[in-house]
Amino acid sequence: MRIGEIAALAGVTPRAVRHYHHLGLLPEPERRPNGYRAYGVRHAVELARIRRLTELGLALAEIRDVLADDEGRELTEVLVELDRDLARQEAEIHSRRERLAGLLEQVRDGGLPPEGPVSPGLAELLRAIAPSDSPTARKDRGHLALVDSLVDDEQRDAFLDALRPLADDPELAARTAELYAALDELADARVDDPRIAPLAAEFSAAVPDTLLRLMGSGPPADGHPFGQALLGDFAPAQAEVVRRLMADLVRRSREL
Amino acid sequence: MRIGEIAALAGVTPRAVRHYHHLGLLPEPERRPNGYRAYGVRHAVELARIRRLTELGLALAEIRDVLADDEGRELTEVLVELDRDLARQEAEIHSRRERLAGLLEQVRDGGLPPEGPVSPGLAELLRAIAPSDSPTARKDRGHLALVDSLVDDEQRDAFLDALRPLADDPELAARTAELYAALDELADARVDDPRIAPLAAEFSAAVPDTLLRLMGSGPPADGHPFGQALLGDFAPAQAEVVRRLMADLVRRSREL
DNA sequence: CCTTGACCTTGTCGTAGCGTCAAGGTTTCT
DNA sequence: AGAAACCTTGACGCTACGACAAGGTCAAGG
Repeated sequence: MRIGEIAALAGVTPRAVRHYHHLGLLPEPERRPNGYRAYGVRHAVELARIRRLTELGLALAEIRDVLADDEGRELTEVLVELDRDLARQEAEIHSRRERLAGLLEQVRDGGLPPEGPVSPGLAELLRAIAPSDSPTARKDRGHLALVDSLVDDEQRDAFLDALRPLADDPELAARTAELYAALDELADARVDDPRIAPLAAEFSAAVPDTLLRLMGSGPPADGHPFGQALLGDFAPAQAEVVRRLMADLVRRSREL
Repeated sequence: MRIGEIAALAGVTPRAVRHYHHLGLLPEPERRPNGYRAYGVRHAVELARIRRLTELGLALAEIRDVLADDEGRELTEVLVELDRDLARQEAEIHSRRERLAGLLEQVRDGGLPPEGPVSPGLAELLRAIAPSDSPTARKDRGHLALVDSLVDDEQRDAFLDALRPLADDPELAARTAELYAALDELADARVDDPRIAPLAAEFSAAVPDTLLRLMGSGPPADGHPFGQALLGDFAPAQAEVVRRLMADLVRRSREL
């Protein structure tokens, strides 16, 4: 048989057969005078066996080991390990699908937030803040999504619990929107603008103790690279508010 | 922030961040005078978003499209398609695991046949033939495994049903073993050996009509590449038996 | 006899998502 | 001043082949 024939017989492509030769999975057969590979039934039997193993999901290198190791115990061991691996993959895919289902539910509940896929609790929270079209609010929604995607489930729940009043209390949400708007207005202000100090104080007052307690290694300080970057993300006067806010949060968290 | 810092913050490696730059997923930030990339919080927010999407299982190219297409509907569509894809993968893995479970059961039932993973029915059949350590029997077990791995489930069941008597009737299995042994003895015989004709007839008689009916395009003839290869797999006198057997099977199948 | 079409040959590049060197420059700490 | 821990670009490696390219072979038909 020529390569196309044996490949069709075994249900693979000629390219795959050559690949198996290359990897040493299948011995190279004799050649005809014209250079064509001349396969016998033995090769077909071996090829079919290789295909059965690949269909189970074994990697070609593993198949090579199994075939070489003149088996018995080896194959069983590989199969057990393969099953563990497949079980893990299946579980992983399943959990991804569950998260996907949750996201698609969010879509029906009012559309995905533009921040992309986030936990259901945060989606709710973002919707509460979303009406505010302020640049600062948009920025802060990004920050919330960042935190959301960073922490583990337990921390996330605590985090969302701490912020739940924002989602549940329309009045509080409105207050927050006002704070964002006030910060917006500082976009072009100078760093000695008198509105800075009181706004920082109000922002700090809006951060509950529960949230402070969550920040394990303390709130971002402006010595930290992240704190620096955060300041760099704002206009000067706004950055001054943020700096004072951060300093106050650090102070408060030390007093806890 | 430097690349290592933002990477650690988002839970990825610096290499991955550079990779996202390369693909255009994440914009390249400004550089510090020394050439280091200088990241802001905006980048961290975007990076976290990318990571959330990759964790859902989206391909990076899809993520790029979603991010570029300034979204809304696009993302939802991609997620739906992704879910279909994941469902398919999950089903595939699941079916593989079921086959694996069947194989591991075979292992407990008496070990895997050296022919590798085969359908449960064939494993039983192979065990019935296995006691015969004859080279011909070994070869034929390979042929059986080849057929087993080739046909679809329906054909396979019919095939195994046709051969079930071999597995169930010890006397018949013993008869078959004798036939194999007789063929073994022709390994060094000449092509005019008088044992050839009767042996071919006996082999033909051992093939039930039910099996013949299964061979859609007729039993292998020696004009066919596979038939040729099959003959080449045997010693001359043995090949002569096989040739006569094939011819007789063709004749019988035409008479059906 | 020549062509056409369906085969075959070797060799190389591409895929996805980075990991892992290599070879060098920067910053920081001791 | 030297070591440790960063950073830079560039290039190869991994899986299991698919998809070329550029050519040789063979059987059938005009």
